[in-house]
Amino acid sequence: MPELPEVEVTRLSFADRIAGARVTGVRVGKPLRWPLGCVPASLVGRRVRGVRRRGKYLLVDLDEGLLLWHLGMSGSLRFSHDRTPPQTHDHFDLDTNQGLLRLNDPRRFGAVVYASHEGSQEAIKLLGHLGVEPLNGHFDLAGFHAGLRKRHSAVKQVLLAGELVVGVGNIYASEALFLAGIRPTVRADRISRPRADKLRLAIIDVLSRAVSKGGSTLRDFSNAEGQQGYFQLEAHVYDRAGQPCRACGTPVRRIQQGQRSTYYCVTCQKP
DNA sequence: AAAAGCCCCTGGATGC
DNA sequence: TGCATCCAGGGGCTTT
Repeated sequence: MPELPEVEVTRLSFADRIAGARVTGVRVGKPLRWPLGCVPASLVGRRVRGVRRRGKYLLVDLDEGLLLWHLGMSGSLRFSHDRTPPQTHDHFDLDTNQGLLRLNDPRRFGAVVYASHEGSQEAIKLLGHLGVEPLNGHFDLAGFHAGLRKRHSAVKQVLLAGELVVGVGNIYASEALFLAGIRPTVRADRISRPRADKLRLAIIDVLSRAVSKGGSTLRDFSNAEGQQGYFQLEAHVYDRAGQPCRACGTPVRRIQQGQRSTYYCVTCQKP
């Protein structure tokens, strides 16, 4: 589910409300992708300084250490004063004097991991290989094009890998490549500098607009206040196989790339 | 060393 | 109604 826009929308929906809170309890449910990495009770009494985002991770800074949250494919957070008993897929609670932060994740590909500091081994393992942030002004053409030229695989796969630029998942990779007019199967190292810049700008554009629309709710995404997103209504190609391209009318094509679906328009997107 | 494949897990939609 | 199959927003690890 959650790509950069959904993670950022989630962050924005509770960061201010949890800042300054004191941890009063931690509940660990069924196992997630990785173990928490600390004794849950050892977090009690710590103060939440704030919430940042790195790629698709949320970083909950504590006065000592931090928690790395990942929503996997099906995760969502809720932050509220409602302390009803955990439901079937509620697998992690961080209770505070300002509200309860609860992770719901049916598929359990998500995780909450404790790191003693950002440079710690646990943090480096998860964050160390991540590429540049696309929305903070540091996503420049020179670095992006140089990175593309080093990769021999399909450009869509390179975007998904997140080592050049973070946050672009399966929806927004297809959408950005459509906006840039680039066929997803094109080898990354064959992309000219002008086309790389088109793609860079398309990524920034599509991710920014998705954040402003509250993300995409395909099945069950909602932010920490329970609100859905609406960007899926503006998708040009994603999940639109067989339907007419919004630009030219050609039926949208669906292919498989690395066991994931890719959608594109054969007319609008050039090899 | 890079690239491709394989899993982790649950549930909803579809087909017989 | 029941059961099998396919598909889903991610990404680390193993195999080529």
